[in-house]
Amino acid sequence: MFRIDANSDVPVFQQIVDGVKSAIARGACRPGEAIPSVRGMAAEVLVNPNTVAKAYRDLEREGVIQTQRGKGLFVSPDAPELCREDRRNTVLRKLNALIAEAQAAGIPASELAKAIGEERASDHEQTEPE
Amino acid sequence: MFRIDANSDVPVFQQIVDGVKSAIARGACRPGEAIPSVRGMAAEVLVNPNTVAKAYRDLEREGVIQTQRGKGLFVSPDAPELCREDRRNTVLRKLNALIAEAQAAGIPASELAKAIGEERASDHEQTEPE
DNA sequence: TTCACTGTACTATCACAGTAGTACACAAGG
DNA sequence: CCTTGTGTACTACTGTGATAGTACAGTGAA
Repeated sequence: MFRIDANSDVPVFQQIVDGVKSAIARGACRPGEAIPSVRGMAAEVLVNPNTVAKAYRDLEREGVIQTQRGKGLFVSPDAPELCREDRRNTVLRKLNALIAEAQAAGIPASELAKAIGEERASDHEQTEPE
Repeated sequence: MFRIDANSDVPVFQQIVDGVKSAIARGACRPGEAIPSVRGMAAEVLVNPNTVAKAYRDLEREGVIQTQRGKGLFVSPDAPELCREDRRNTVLRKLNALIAEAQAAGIPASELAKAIGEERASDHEQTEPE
């Protein structure tokens, strides 16, 4: 479903939350589908089941998944919309922070835009003519 | 020189390091100039002197400042170049991570570029003819 | 010298996040 | 009933960040 970076400064449980949200946002997981169990996911990404449980607890609190004790966890009906909105807000918020950081260091926003253009042109095959 | 955000998830000592680097990168502090003393900076940003000392220790290890026991701390001759390079790398690294995160969520890079354009056009008066 | 400033070093304490281990509670099937 | 799977709750350990206090060492001026 996604990869965990143990060297990242982002907590593992947060990476799981973001990974599930992204999977739902891009349509890889559909409403009603079951997601891996706490222990299954823990074995898959090689972390403690409690860490996964914490991530799932967050996801349920946000209404992304619904848990059924003894049965499993399922993607809630309105999860796709929730996740698309959430991912978009998160990315834009980080982008604004990055623009401010660049400005404080005297780096013009135009350089950021240029860097994005180069990213898209090089390794990735985004192929969006626009 | 800069502001400390106590609510940020970025450690205070790291904010001090980044703040000093940014100030040097954008030319607000020039080589040979003294930067606020450990106790002076601590009083200015309302943190413990030990926290400032830790930040300054990092800055000296990176060669950004030079300390003279009993006299104070001074911006090293090659600090501007170091800091410009450092800030640029930091921002670009974060930008690449953000592009990857957006892609995982199904958000095209073109939307990021568009958001930057809107940022520049709206509140900020960048006024850099380029 | 004395004093006031500077940076440095060290220990101790506290709070918090992250993780791990263990045990318990519910559901389904043999 | 028992077993196996599920999610949940609880405690404990660890590392990091921040603070506080104290003490020491170098510089420069009165």
